[in-house]
Amino acid sequence: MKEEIRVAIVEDDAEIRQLFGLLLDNSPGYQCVAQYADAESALDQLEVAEVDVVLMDIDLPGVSGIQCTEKLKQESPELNIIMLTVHEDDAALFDSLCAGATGYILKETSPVQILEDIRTAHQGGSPMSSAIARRVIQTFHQPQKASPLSERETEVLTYLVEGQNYRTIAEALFVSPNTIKAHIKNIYRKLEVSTRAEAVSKAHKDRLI
Amino acid sequence: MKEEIRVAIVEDDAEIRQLFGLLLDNSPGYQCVAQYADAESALDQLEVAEVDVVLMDIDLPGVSGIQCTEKLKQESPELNIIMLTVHEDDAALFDSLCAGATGYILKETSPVQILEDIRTAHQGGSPMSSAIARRVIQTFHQPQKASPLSERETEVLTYLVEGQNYRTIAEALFVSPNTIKAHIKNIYRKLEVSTRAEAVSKAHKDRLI
DNA sequence: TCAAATTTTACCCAAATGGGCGATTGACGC
DNA sequence: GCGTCAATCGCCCATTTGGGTAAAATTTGA
Repeated sequence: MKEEIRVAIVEDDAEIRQLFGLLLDNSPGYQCVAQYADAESALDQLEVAEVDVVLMDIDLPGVSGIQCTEKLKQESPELNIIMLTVHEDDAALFDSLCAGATGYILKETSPVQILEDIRTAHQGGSPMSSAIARRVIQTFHQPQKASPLSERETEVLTYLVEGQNYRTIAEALFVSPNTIKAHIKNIYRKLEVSTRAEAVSKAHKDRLI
Repeated sequence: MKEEIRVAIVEDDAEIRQLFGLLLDNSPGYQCVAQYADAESALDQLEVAEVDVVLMDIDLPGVSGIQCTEKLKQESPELNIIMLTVHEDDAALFDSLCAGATGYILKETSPVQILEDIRTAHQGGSPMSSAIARRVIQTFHQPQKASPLSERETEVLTYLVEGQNYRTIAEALFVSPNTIKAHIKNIYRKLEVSTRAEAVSKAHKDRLI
Protein backbone atom coordinates (compact mmCIF):
# COMPACT_ATOMS: atom_id res chain seq x y z
CA MET A 1 0.00 0.00 0.00
CA LYS A 2 1.36 3.37 -1.04
CA GLU A 3 1.97 6.08 1.50
CA GLU A 4 0.05 9.27 1.06
CA ILE A 5 1.94 12.10 -0.59
CA ARG A 6 2.33 14.91 1.93
CA VAL A 7 1.91 18.27 0.27
CA ALA A 8 2.50 21.80 1.53
CA ILE A 9 1.14 24.92 -0.15
CA VAL A 10 2.74 28.37 -0.23
CA GLU A 11 0.30 30.80 -1.84
CA ASP A 12 -0.84 34.27 -0.83
CA ASP A 13 -4.31 34.09 -2.39
CA ALA A 14 -6.45 32.60 0.39
CA GLU A 15 -9.08 31.33 -2.01
CA ILE A 16 -6.67 29.45 -4.23
CA ARG A 17 -4.78 28.17 -1.20
CA GLN A 18 -7.89 26.72 0.41
CA LEU A 19 -9.09 25.36 -2.90
CA PHE A 20 -5.88 23.40 -3.36
CA GLY A 21 -6.02 22.29 0.26
CA LEU A 22 -9.53 20.92 -0.18
CA LEU A 23 -8.60 19.28 -3.46
CA LEU A 24 -5.69 17.48 -1.83
CA ASP A 25 -7.48 16.38 1.32
CA ASN A 26 -10.38 15.01 -0.71
CA SER A 27 -8.14 13.06 -3.05
CA PRO A 28 -7.08 9.59 -1.90
CA GLY A 29 -3.31 9.29 -1.82
CA TYR A 30 -2.77 12.97 -1.10
CA GLN A 31 -2.63 14.91 2.12
CA CYS A 32 -2.27 18.64 2.62
CA VAL A 33 0.00 18.93 5.63
CA ALA A 34 0.56 22.70 5.65
CA GLN A 35 -0.57 25.95 4.11
CA TYR A 36 1.37 29.22 4.20
CA ALA A 37 0.34 32.63 2.95
CA ASP A 38 3.89 33.86 2.47
CA ALA A 39 7.48 32.72 2.08
CA GLU A 40 8.50 33.93 5.54
CA SER A 41 5.98 31.68 7.33
CA ALA A 42 6.96 28.75 5.16
CA LEU A 43 10.67 29.21 5.91
CA ASP A 44 9.88 29.59 9.59
CA GLN A 45 7.46 26.75 10.12
CA LEU A 46 7.79 24.22 7.33
CA GLU A 47 9.23 20.93 8.60
CA VAL A 48 11.03 19.51 5.59
CA ALA A 49 10.97 16.02 7.08
CA GLU A 50 7.19 16.03 7.11
CA VAL A 51 6.64 17.16 3.53
CA ASP A 52 7.14 15.38 0.21
CA VAL A 53 6.07 18.02 -2.27
CA VAL A 54 5.64 21.78 -2.02
CA LEU A 55 3.36 23.78 -4.30
CA MET A 56 5.03 27.17 -4.46
CA ASP A 57 3.49 30.31 -5.87
CA ILE A 58 6.10 32.41 -7.65
CA ASP A 59 4.56 35.83 -7.01
CA LEU A 60 4.53 36.13 -3.26
CA PRO A 61 4.56 39.43 -1.41
CA GLY A 62 7.89 40.05 0.33
CA VAL A 63 10.28 37.16 -0.19
CA SER A 64 9.53 35.64 -3.59
CA GLY A 65 8.70 32.01 -4.24
CA ILE A 66 12.02 31.68 -6.04
CA GLN A 67 14.04 32.88 -3.06
CA CYS A 68 11.94 30.68 -0.80
CA THR A 69 12.67 27.71 -3.05
CA GLU A 70 16.38 28.42 -2.94
CA LYS A 71 16.40 28.49 0.86
CA LEU A 72 14.23 25.40 1.28
CA LYS A 73 16.43 23.46 -1.12
CA GLN A 74 19.50 24.48 0.87
CA GLU A 75 17.91 22.94 3.95
CA SER A 76 16.66 19.89 2.17
CA PRO A 77 17.90 19.10 -1.35
CA GLU A 78 15.52 16.14 -1.64
CA LEU A 79 12.40 18.26 -1.23
CA ASN A 80 10.34 18.45 -4.42
CA ILE A 81 9.09 21.95 -5.14
CA ILE A 82 6.65 22.67 -7.94
CA MET A 83 6.39 26.29 -9.01
CA LEU A 84 2.96 27.72 -9.71
CA THR A 85 2.61 30.74 -11.94
CA VAL A 86 -0.04 32.60 -13.87
CA HIS A 87 2.13 34.02 -16.62
CA GLU A 88 4.83 32.30 -18.66
CA ASP A 89 7.95 34.31 -18.04
CA ASP A 90 11.34 33.13 -19.22
CA ALA A 91 13.34 34.84 -16.50
CA ALA A 92 11.14 33.45 -13.74
CA LEU A 93 11.30 29.99 -15.30
CA PHE A 94 15.07 29.82 -15.37
CA ASP A 95 15.51 31.53 -12.03
CA SER A 96 13.17 28.90 -10.57
CA LEU A 97 15.10 26.04 -12.10
CA CYS A 98 18.40 27.47 -10.87
CA ALA A 99 16.89 27.82 -7.40
CA GLY A 100 16.14 24.12 -7.48
CA ALA A 101 12.49 23.82 -8.51
CA THR A 102 11.46 20.33 -9.58
CA GLY A 103 8.54 21.36 -11.77
CA TYR A 104 6.93 24.42 -13.27
CA ILE A 105 3.23 24.53 -13.97
CA LEU A 106 0.55 27.10 -14.67
CA LYS A 107 -2.16 27.82 -12.11
CA GLU A 108 -4.79 27.29 -14.76
CA THR A 109 -3.76 23.64 -14.94
CA SER A 110 -6.74 21.37 -14.23
CA PRO A 111 -7.09 19.92 -10.71
CA VAL A 112 -6.74 16.38 -12.02
CA GLN A 113 -3.57 17.34 -13.85
CA ILE A 114 -2.16 19.06 -10.79
CA LEU A 115 -2.68 15.92 -8.71
CA GLU A 116 -0.96 13.98 -11.46
CA ASP A 117 1.91 16.52 -11.53
CA ILE A 118 2.38 16.23 -7.78
CA ARG A 119 2.62 12.47 -8.13
CA THR A 120 5.09 12.87 -11.00
CA ALA A 121 7.32 15.12 -8.90
CA HIS A 122 7.13 12.73 -5.96
CA GLN A 123 8.12 9.80 -8.13
CA GLY A 124 11.26 11.44 -9.46
CA GLY A 125 9.91 13.18 -12.53
CA SER A 126 9.64 16.84 -13.43
CA PRO A 127 6.15 18.05 -14.29
CA MET A 128 5.98 20.81 -16.86
CA SER A 129 4.07 21.48 -20.04
CA SER A 130 5.70 20.48 -23.29
CA ALA A 131 5.82 24.15 -24.26
CA ILE A 132 7.87 24.92 -21.17
CA ALA A 133 10.00 21.85 -21.83
CA ARG A 134 10.77 23.32 -25.23
CA ARG A 135 11.95 26.57 -23.71
CA VAL A 136 14.18 24.63 -21.35
CA ILE A 137 15.77 22.38 -23.93
CA GLN A 138 16.31 25.29 -26.30
CA THR A 139 18.88 26.65 -23.89
CA PHE A 140 21.07 23.68 -24.72
CA HIS A 141 21.00 24.23 -28.44
CA GLN A 142 23.71 26.72 -29.23
CA PRO A 143 24.70 26.47 -32.87
CA GLN A 144 28.44 26.99 -32.50
CA LYS A 145 29.32 30.02 -34.57
CA ALA A 146 32.33 28.79 -36.52
CA SER A 147 35.35 29.46 -34.33
CA PRO A 148 37.63 32.12 -35.82
CA LEU A 149 40.64 30.24 -34.48
CA SER A 150 42.74 27.68 -36.29
CA GLU A 151 43.15 24.21 -34.85
CA ARG A 152 46.54 24.97 -33.38
CA GLU A 153 45.36 28.22 -31.90
CA THR A 154 42.44 26.46 -30.23
CA GLU A 155 44.91 24.00 -28.79
CA VAL A 156 47.04 26.82 -27.40
CA LEU A 157 43.90 28.44 -26.01
CA THR A 158 43.14 25.39 -23.91
CA TYR A 159 46.53 25.76 -22.26
CA LEU A 160 45.88 29.47 -21.68
CA VAL A 161 42.65 28.54 -19.89
CA GLU A 162 44.71 26.34 -17.60
CA GLY A 163 46.85 29.33 -16.73
CA GLN A 164 50.03 28.02 -18.32
CA ASN A 165 52.79 30.34 -19.50
CA TYR A 166 54.76 30.52 -22.77
CA ARG A 167 57.43 28.13 -21.59
CA THR A 168 55.22 25.32 -20.30
CA ILE A 169 52.87 25.49 -23.28
CA ALA A 170 55.88 25.35 -25.58
CA GLU A 171 57.18 22.29 -23.76
CA ALA A 172 53.80 20.57 -23.96
CA LEU A 173 53.56 21.14 -27.71
CA PHE A 174 57.26 20.57 -28.45
CA VAL A 175 57.77 23.96 -30.07
CA SER A 176 59.61 27.16 -29.23
CA PRO A 177 58.15 29.63 -26.70
CA ASN A 178 58.39 32.22 -29.47
CA THR A 179 55.97 30.15 -31.50
CA ILE A 180 53.49 30.07 -28.66
CA LYS A 181 53.86 33.79 -28.35
CA ALA A 182 53.04 34.22 -32.02
CA HIS A 183 49.98 31.97 -31.69
CA ILE A 184 48.75 33.93 -28.71
CA LYS A 185 49.19 37.19 -30.59
CA ASN A 186 47.02 35.78 -33.36
CA ILE A 187 44.44 34.55 -30.86
CA TYR A 188 44.29 38.04 -29.34
CA ARG A 189 43.81 39.63 -32.76
CA LYS A 190 41.05 37.21 -33.77
CA LEU A 191 39.20 37.40 -30.46
CA GLU A 192 39.77 41.16 -30.26
CA VAL A 193 41.30 40.99 -26.80
CA SER A 194 44.68 41.91 -25.41
CA THR A 195 45.21 39.93 -22.24
CA ARG A 196 45.10 36.31 -21.16
CA ALA A 197 42.25 36.96 -18.74
CA GLU A 198 40.11 38.48 -21.47
CA ALA A 199 40.93 35.64 -23.84
CA VAL A 200 39.92 33.06 -21.25
CA SER A 201 36.68 34.93 -20.56
CA LYS A 202 35.83 35.09 -24.24
CA ALA A 203 36.74 31.44 -24.66
CA HIS A 204 34.23 30.49 -21.99
CA LYS A 205 31.57 32.91 -23.23
CA ASP A 206 31.79 31.76 -26.85
CA ARG A 207 32.24 28.10 -25.91
CA LEU A 208 35.54 27.95 -27.79
CA ILE A 209 36.80 25.31 -25.41
CA MET B 1 -8.72 21.60 -41.59
CA LYS B 2 -5.27 20.75 -40.26
CA GLU B 3 -2.49 19.82 -42.63
CA GLU B 4 -1.01 16.39 -42.22
CA ILE B 5 2.22 16.23 -40.25
CA ARG B 6 4.97 15.07 -42.59
CA VAL B 7 7.34 12.73 -40.79
CA ALA B 8 10.69 11.26 -41.81
CA ILE B 9 12.32 8.27 -40.11
CA VAL B 10 16.04 7.61 -39.70
CA GLU B 11 16.48 4.13 -38.22
CA ASP B 12 18.78 1.28 -39.16
CA ASP B 13 16.55 -1.56 -37.96
CA ALA B 14 14.37 -2.31 -41.00
CA GLU B 15 11.64 -3.86 -38.93
CA ILE B 16 11.21 -0.91 -36.59
CA ARG B 17 11.51 1.52 -39.48
CA GLN B 18 8.73 -0.13 -41.44
CA LEU B 19 6.62 -0.49 -38.34
CA PHE B 20 6.78 3.24 -37.68
CA GLY B 21 6.12 3.94 -41.35
CA LEU B 22 2.99 1.82 -41.31
CA LEU B 23 1.85 3.37 -38.05
CA LEU B 24 2.17 6.85 -39.49
CA ASP B 25 0.57 6.15 -42.85
CA ASN B 26 -2.37 4.48 -41.17
CA SER B 27 -2.95 7.31 -38.74
CA PRO B 28 -5.05 10.22 -39.94
CA GLY B 29 -3.17 13.50 -39.68
CA TYR B 30 0.21 11.85 -40.15
CA GLN B 31 2.20 11.04 -43.25
CA CYS B 32 5.50 9.21 -43.50
CA VAL B 33 7.31 11.06 -46.28
CA ALA B 34 10.71 9.38 -46.06
CA GLN B 35 12.60 6.51 -44.46
CA TYR B 36 16.36 6.22 -44.21
CA ALA B 37 18.46 3.36 -42.90
CA ASP B 38 21.43 5.54 -42.01
CA ALA B 39 22.48 9.12 -41.35
CA GLU B 40 24.38 9.42 -44.62
CA SER B 41 21.30 8.74 -46.74
CA ALA B 42 19.25 11.13 -44.64
CA LEU B 43 21.79 13.92 -45.01
CA ASP B 44 22.02 13.22 -48.75
CA GLN B 45 18.39 12.92 -49.63
CA LEU B 46 16.22 14.49 -46.97
CA GLU B 47 14.48 17.62 -48.25
CA VAL B 48 14.04 19.75 -45.15
CA ALA B 49 11.28 21.77 -46.80
CA GLU B 50 9.17 18.68 -47.19
CA VAL B 51 9.42 17.40 -43.63
CA ASP B 52 7.94 18.66 -40.39
CA VAL B 53 9.26 16.16 -37.87
CA VAL B 54 12.12 13.66 -37.97
CA LEU B 55 12.22 10.54 -35.83
CA MET B 56 15.94 9.96 -35.34
CA ASP B 57 17.48 6.81 -33.93
CA ILE B 58 20.51 7.66 -31.81
CA ASP B 59 22.49 4.48 -32.42
CA LEU B 60 23.08 4.48 -36.14
CA PRO B 61 25.98 2.69 -37.83
CA GLY B 62 28.55 5.15 -39.20
CA VAL B 63 27.47 8.73 -38.59
CA SER B 64 25.49 8.83 -35.35
CA GLY B 65 22.00 10.18 -34.97
CA ILE B 66 23.41 13.00 -32.88
CA GLN B 67 25.83 14.12 -35.58
CA CYS B 68 23.07 13.78 -38.14
CA THR B 69 20.83 15.97 -35.99
CA GLU B 70 23.52 18.60 -35.71
CA LYS B 71 23.97 18.77 -39.48
CA LEU B 72 20.26 18.80 -40.25
CA LYS B 73 19.68 21.59 -37.76
CA GLN B 74 22.44 23.60 -39.40
CA GLU B 75 20.58 23.35 -42.69
CA SER B 76 17.19 23.98 -41.18
CA PRO B 77 16.92 25.28 -37.60
CA GLU B 78 13.12 24.99 -37.69
CA LEU B 79 13.14 21.25 -38.26
CA ASN B 80 11.82 19.29 -35.29
CA ILE B 81 13.90 16.25 -34.53
CA ILE B 82 12.84 13.69 -31.95
CA MET B 83 15.54 11.35 -30.73
CA LEU B 84 14.70 7.68 -30.28
CA THR B 85 16.75 5.56 -27.96
CA VAL B 86 16.61 2.22 -26.21
CA HIS B 87 18.73 3.07 -23.18
CA GLU B 88 18.65 6.14 -20.97
CA ASP B 89 22.13 7.56 -21.19
CA ASP B 90 22.95 10.94 -19.74
CA ALA B 91 25.75 11.75 -22.17
CA ALA B 92 23.62 10.87 -25.20
CA LEU B 93 20.74 12.91 -23.83
CA PHE B 94 22.72 16.10 -23.39
CA ASP B 95 24.70 15.65 -26.59
CA SER B 96 21.37 15.31 -28.39
CA LEU B 97 19.97 18.46 -26.83
CA CYS B 98 23.12 20.39 -27.66
CA ALA B 99 22.91 19.13 -31.23
CA GLY B 100 19.44 20.63 -31.43
CA ALA B 101 17.03 17.78 -30.76
CA THR B 102 13.48 18.88 -29.96
CA GLY B 103 12.46 15.78 -28.04
CA TYR B 104 13.90 12.65 -26.53
CA ILE B 105 11.83 9.51 -26.18
CA LEU B 106 12.36 5.82 -25.62
CA LYS B 107 11.66 3.34 -28.40
CA GLU B 108 9.49 1.32 -26.05
CA THR B 109 7.04 4.24 -25.94
CA SER B 110 3.59 3.13 -27.05
CA PRO B 111 2.55 3.84 -30.66
CA VAL B 112 -0.28 6.11 -29.52
CA GLN B 113 2.10 8.06 -27.33
CA ILE B 114 4.61 8.38 -30.17
CA LEU B 115 1.95 9.88 -32.43
CA GLU B 116 1.08 12.26 -29.62
CA ASP B 117 4.76 13.14 -29.16
CA ILE B 118 5.15 13.88 -32.85
CA ARG B 119 2.19 16.23 -32.66
CA THR B 120 3.62 17.86 -29.54
CA ALA B 121 6.92 18.50 -31.31
CA HIS B 122 5.16 19.87 -34.37
CA GLN B 123 3.12 22.26 -32.26
CA GLY B 124 6.11 23.80 -30.54
CA GLY B 125 6.47 21.55 -27.55
CA SER B 126 9.22 19.19 -26.50
CA PRO B 127 8.16 15.62 -25.91
CA MET B 128 10.07 13.76 -23.24
CA SER B 129 9.22 11.63 -20.22
CA SER B 130 9.01 13.38 -16.90
CA ALA B 131 11.99 11.33 -15.73
CA ILE B 132 14.08 12.73 -18.57
CA ALA B 133 12.72 16.20 -17.85
CA ARG B 134 14.03 15.81 -14.32
CA ARG B 135 17.50 14.98 -15.56
CA VAL B 136 17.41 18.03 -17.79
CA ILE B 137 16.22 20.51 -15.18
CA GLN B 138 18.68 19.15 -12.62
CA THR B 139 21.49 20.61 -14.70
CA PHE B 140 20.19 24.05 -13.81
CA HIS B 141 20.25 23.47 -10.09
CA GLN B 142 23.74 24.18 -8.88
CA PRO B 143 23.67 24.95 -5.19
CA GLN B 144 26.30 27.67 -5.06
CA LYS B 145 28.90 26.42 -2.66
CA ALA B 146 29.45 29.44 -0.45
CA SER B 147 32.03 31.55 -2.22
CA PRO B 148 35.32 31.65 -0.32
CA LEU B 149 35.79 35.25 -1.43
CA SER B 150 34.81 38.37 0.45
CA GLU B 151 32.46 40.88 -1.15
CA ARG B 152 35.27 43.19 -2.13
CA GLU B 153 37.31 40.34 -3.57
CA THR B 154 34.38 39.19 -5.67
CA GLU B 155 34.06 42.73 -6.97
CA VAL B 156 37.73 42.77 -7.94
CA LEU B 157 37.30 39.39 -9.56
CA THR B 158 34.67 40.75 -11.93
CA TYR B 159 37.19 43.30 -13.14
CA LEU B 160 39.78 40.57 -13.59
CA VAL B 161 37.34 38.68 -15.77
CA GLU B 162 37.08 41.79 -17.94
CA GLY B 163 40.83 41.73 -18.41
CA GLN B 164 41.52 44.95 -16.52
CA ASN B 165 44.88 45.68 -14.90
CA TYR B 166 45.83 46.93 -11.43
CA ARG B 167 45.66 50.57 -12.41
CA THR B 168 42.23 50.60 -14.09
CA ILE B 169 40.64 48.45 -11.39
CA ALA B 170 42.09 50.79 -8.77
CA GLU B 171 40.64 53.79 -10.60
CA ALA B 172 37.23 52.13 -10.86
CA LEU B 173 37.14 51.38 -7.14
CA PHE B 174 38.84 54.61 -6.00
CA VAL B 175 41.65 52.85 -4.15
CA SER B 176 45.36 52.39 -4.62
CA PRO B 177 46.72 49.88 -7.18
CA ASN B 178 48.60 48.32 -4.28
CA THR B 179 45.30 47.57 -2.61
CA ILE B 180 44.03 45.85 -5.73
CA LYS B 181 47.23 43.88 -5.82
CA ALA B 182 46.67 42.78 -2.24
CA HIS B 183 43.10 41.75 -3.03
CA ILE B 184 44.25 39.74 -6.01
CA LYS B 185 46.88 37.99 -3.93
CA ASN B 186 44.16 36.97 -1.50
CA ILE B 187 41.92 35.82 -4.36
CA TYR B 188 44.76 33.67 -5.68
CA ARG B 189 45.35 32.15 -2.27
CA LYS B 190 41.68 31.36 -1.71
CA LEU B 191 41.08 29.97 -5.19
CA GLU B 192 44.40 28.15 -5.11
CA VAL B 193 45.61 29.66 -8.36
CA SER B 194 48.52 31.87 -9.30
CA THR B 195 47.64 33.69 -12.50
CA ARG B 196 44.80 35.86 -13.79
CA ALA B 197 43.91 33.34 -16.48
CA GLU B 198 43.51 30.55 -13.93
CA ALA B 199 41.47 32.78 -11.64
CA VAL B 200 39.12 33.69 -14.48
CA SER B 201 38.76 30.03 -15.43
CA LYS B 202 37.95 29.06 -11.86
CA ALA B 203 35.55 31.96 -11.54
CA HIS B 204 33.61 30.68 -14.53
CA LYS B 205 33.80 27.05 -13.47
CA ASP B 206 32.61 27.71 -9.91
CA ARG B 207 30.07 30.34 -10.99
CA LEU B 208 31.68 32.94 -8.79
CA ILE B 209 30.62 35.65 -11.19
C1' DT C 1 49.95 26.82 -60.09
C1' DC C 2 49.73 30.73 -57.35
C1' DA C 3 47.79 33.22 -53.44
C1' DA C 4 46.22 32.98 -48.77
C1' DA C 5 46.36 31.14 -44.37
C1' DT C 6 48.71 28.41 -40.94
C1' DT C 7 52.64 27.13 -38.33
C1' DT C 8 57.02 27.90 -37.13
C1' DT C 9 61.02 30.77 -35.26
C1' DA C 10 63.63 35.01 -33.78
C1' DC C 11 64.78 39.64 -31.39
C1' DC C 12 63.95 44.10 -28.75
C1' DC C 13 61.74 46.54 -25.09
C1' DA C 14 58.47 48.73 -22.06
C1' DA C 15 54.84 47.54 -19.07
C1' DA C 16 52.44 44.39 -16.19
C1' DT C 17 52.47 40.68 -13.12
C1' DG C 18 53.25 37.73 -9.04
C1' DG C 19 55.69 36.74 -4.73
C1' DG C 20 57.60 38.21 -0.36
C1' DC C 21 57.46 41.10 3.74
C1' DG C 22 55.35 44.48 6.52
C1' DA C 23 51.88 47.89 8.37
C1' DT C 24 47.44 50.36 9.90
C1' DT C 25 42.53 50.64 10.60
C1' DG C 26 38.03 48.93 11.72
C1' DA C 27 34.56 45.41 12.49
C1' DC C 28 32.95 41.20 14.59
C1' DG C 29 32.81 37.49 17.80
C1' DC C 30 33.99 35.17 22.06
C1' DG D 1 40.01 42.81 25.86
C1' DC D 2 42.00 39.92 22.26
C1' DG D 3 42.35 37.42 18.13
C1' DT D 4 40.74 37.05 13.42
C1' DC D 5 39.58 38.77 9.27
C1' DA D 6 38.72 42.31 5.81
C1' DA D 7 40.32 46.36 3.60
C1' DT D 8 43.64 49.56 2.93
C1' DC D 9 48.52 50.94 1.50
C1' DG D 10 53.68 50.58 0.68
C1' DC D 11 58.26 48.73 -1.35
C1' DC D 12 61.54 45.46 -3.74
C1' DC D 13 62.53 42.38 -7.43
C1' DA D 14 62.59 38.63 -10.71
C1' DT D 15 59.67 36.90 -14.18
C1' DT D 16 56.14 37.23 -17.50
C1' DT D 17 53.63 39.43 -20.71
C1' DG D 18 52.24 42.04 -24.82
C1' DG D 19 53.42 44.86 -28.87
C1' DG D 20 56.30 45.71 -32.85
C1' DT D 21 58.79 43.72 -36.74
C1' DA D 22 60.60 40.15 -39.60
C1' DA D 23 60.86 35.83 -41.98
C1' DA D 24 60.71 30.87 -43.44
C1' DA D 25 58.24 26.35 -44.21
C1' DT D 26 53.92 24.14 -44.86
C1' DT D 27 49.24 23.52 -45.99
C1' DT D 28 45.23 24.57 -48.33
C1' DG D 29 42.19 26.28 -51.51
C1' DA D 30 40.98 28.57 -55.80
